Amino acid sequence: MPRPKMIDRTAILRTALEIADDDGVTGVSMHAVARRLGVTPMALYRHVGNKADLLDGIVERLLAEIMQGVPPPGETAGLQGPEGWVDALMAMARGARAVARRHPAAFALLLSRPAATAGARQVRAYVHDLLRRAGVGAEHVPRLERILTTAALGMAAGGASERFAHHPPGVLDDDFRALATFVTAGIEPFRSRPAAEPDDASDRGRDD
Amino acid sequence: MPRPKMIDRTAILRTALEIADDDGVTGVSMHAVARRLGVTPMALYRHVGNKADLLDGIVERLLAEIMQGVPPPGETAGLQGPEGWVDALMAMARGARAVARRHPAAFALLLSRPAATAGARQVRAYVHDLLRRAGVGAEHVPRLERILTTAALGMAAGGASERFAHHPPGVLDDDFRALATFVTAGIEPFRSRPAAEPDDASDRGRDD
DNA sequence: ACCTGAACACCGTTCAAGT
DNA sequence: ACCTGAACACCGTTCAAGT
Repeated sequence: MPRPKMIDRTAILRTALEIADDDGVTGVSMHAVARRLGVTPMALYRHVGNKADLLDGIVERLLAEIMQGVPPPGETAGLQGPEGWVDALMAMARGARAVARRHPAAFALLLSRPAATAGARQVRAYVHDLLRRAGVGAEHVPRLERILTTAALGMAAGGASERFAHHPPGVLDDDFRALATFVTAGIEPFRSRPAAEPDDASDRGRDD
Repeated sequence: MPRPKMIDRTAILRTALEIADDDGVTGVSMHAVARRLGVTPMALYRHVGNKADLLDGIVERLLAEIMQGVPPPGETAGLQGPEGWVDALMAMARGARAVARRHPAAFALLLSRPAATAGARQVRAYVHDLLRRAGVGAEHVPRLERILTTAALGMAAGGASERFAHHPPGVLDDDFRALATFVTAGIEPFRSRPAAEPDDASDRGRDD
């Protein structure tokens, strides 16, 4: 009869993230994860493929945490006003900052890894959609997406490491106001038309 | 009598960068670098401290390559017009892209590492200076610096990995035009005064 | 001053074997 | 199906020793 399952992918990724939080990304190893789970290193390979896959799994978890408070693609909430796309973008930036605070070490993975995972593609498609709704010409959408997301991630990473300790939570909202101002003004030259109406914006297809 | 010196810091860092180019950042190890230099791993420790120092050394080399074609702080060349700061910023972005092309694997280190090295502080001070000259209020300078440099690095990293292979070199200038447009427009709300005159802008002190 | 050699506790991944 | 055990080629870093 088949053995009872001792571990699964979710437990492995959760443990890997814990180790990153405790000991830094360099502490994340197959041996170390297995040790915490009370299991042999080789037991992991049935669930994660290899170490690269393990790190990609951590990235997926972080992306999911970031997108938690962001309005889903179809929702009108936060997207209805002509400038609703800025709100959605700022929700992502806030999510990124919150995750950077919770997992300052692991957060670096978001900037270092190519992010060709399913979750990363999903986030990219989401931002593409936002920019299209904002009236950005299709030929500029991928470029602006890269500029915006990298800038937001970079600011979240920076804000979490420095200065953060000696500031009350509310004060750091300045960063977001600045980012919102910058993005709103910076994107203006690329808007070939005013923001799309909520009604005709919901029937756009997938991209990538 | 003292032994003849077989290796020095420069040779070690050059070799480490070569390995990163050939085998990726994960291939960079004390053992591997020593092997290429025909020397014992422990011979490196007289010159680099430890592995973190080795990676920081690679970052320093990349930063130096990026800043190569950028007008030095005191120079009026590229800074004289009222919008000269954009030219300087774009020169940095171009330098970043060139380095990302030459060292696509090692380039990731620039985004992943905290960059508290001397060279990184120097680059930061340089951009701070540019923004001040552009008339940005002092309270917004560090924030905007983080947004700008992270965005430029992110775009350089992205542009080097994807799409690059199947585009003639000239076409990618679109990316820079877009970044220049975005930055110029985005920064506008933060400019409390028109750009400083070249003459009274040269006598500002260090920061940090 | 600069490098070697042996050593230690780790690491990613394999293979064959157990239940 | 799921995990173990032994094994391999690696890794970062130490210490004492050679020239």
